Amino acid sequence: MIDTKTDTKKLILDIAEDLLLDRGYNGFSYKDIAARLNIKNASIHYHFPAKTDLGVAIIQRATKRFERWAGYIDGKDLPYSKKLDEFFLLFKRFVKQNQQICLGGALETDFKTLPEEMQEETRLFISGTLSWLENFLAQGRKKGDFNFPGTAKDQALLMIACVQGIIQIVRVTTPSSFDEAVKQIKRYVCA
Amino acid sequence: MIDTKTDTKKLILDIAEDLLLDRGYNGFSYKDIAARLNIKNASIHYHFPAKTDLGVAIIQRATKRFERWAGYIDGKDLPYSKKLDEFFLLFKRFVKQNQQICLGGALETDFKTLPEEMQEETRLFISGTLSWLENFLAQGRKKGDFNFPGTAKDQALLMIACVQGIIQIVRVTTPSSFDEAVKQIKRYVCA
DNA sequence: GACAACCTACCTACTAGTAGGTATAAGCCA
DNA sequence: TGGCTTATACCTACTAGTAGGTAGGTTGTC
Repeated sequence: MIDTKTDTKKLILDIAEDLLLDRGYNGFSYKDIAARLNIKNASIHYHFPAKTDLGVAIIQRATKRFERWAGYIDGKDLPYSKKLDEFFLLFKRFVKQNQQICLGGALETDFKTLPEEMQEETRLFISGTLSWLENFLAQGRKKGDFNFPGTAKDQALLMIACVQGIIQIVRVTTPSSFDEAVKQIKRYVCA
Repeated sequence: MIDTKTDTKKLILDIAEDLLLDRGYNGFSYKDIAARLNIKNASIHYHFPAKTDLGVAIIQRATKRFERWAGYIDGKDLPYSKKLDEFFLLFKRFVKQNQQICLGGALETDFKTLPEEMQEETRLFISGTLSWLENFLAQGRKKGDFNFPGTAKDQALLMIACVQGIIQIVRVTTPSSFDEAVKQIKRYVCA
């Protein structure tokens, strides 16, 4: 009954994503994944012929996951400030999860060393997140739940940059830095 | 007259820092440095026996450089808003310079793969920058040039996170994103 | 002649990736 | 129902290339 193929493939993807957010794309190898799964190096190549294939799969899965989340949040009947909290929670989860960083930050840092296909998927992932946030902020302001100057696009850029940055800084300060930075930005944006 | 030793050593440091901000700590090797300098791999080891030594030297130099810059800015007779512009310019220089990222961001992303000595130097570098900015913001507010809610520490965290994050995001959007995010944060902090 | 600053020539460990073999289980069919 | 085929999911054993690093020799200058 259990689809073994899909099972291992999903496990590889899970572990690779974990390693990517922990150590960066150049900071892990097929050997690391194989060791955690108790299978051999070469078996990973059966599921993902090249590391590029694995990298692309990770980003594509994350993109779909975010789209699902965004659809769910958009459809929920909640004040925008609460929805924004849900957005921040998405990132706080990384901090709690062994002080990982977010996918965007990891990929952008390694960007120049990434194969072309991964660079393109990274662009799609980021532009998707950014345009959702821009729309979300514009709607929240229209409804009167948010209050910020300038364009929603500029505000979206600022906020993504902030959470992405603080999630990294946490590694050299303390997890509470995340809450402090988020608290500060909410002072500005929430009406 | 020219101190050849110091000269090559400085060049190695310059190139290594450039590569670090471009590709991350795990994204370059002694071979890359040697190739750019037209010397052999092993010669780098003469100046920096281990890659860790090189990494530590890069961070220590950057720390001193920032301290010099901070001292210079602190002593200057300028409105705080202008001094803040100088601070942002420090980061904009990275964007202009082939879309590099800042040292803190590069090191934090690779943090878990770094040797202990480099982790410690990274902590010192970040805490130095953070505490300078906190002090700077507190003084600017006292003088009436800045106007922000909450503690100067929270505001400093937010601002560092923002510039560090946006400098990375620029790689997958466009350099103008940097100006937009900075413009937005200045709307909040400048009185 | 001592020392700085390089060199050649090597080492071990690891990288991504390939070739080809094997156990197992499901699909098919006379 | 037993036997054959095929595909899946692994395996062992290898490749070429790169990583960081070392030993010891050469050259040039004070």
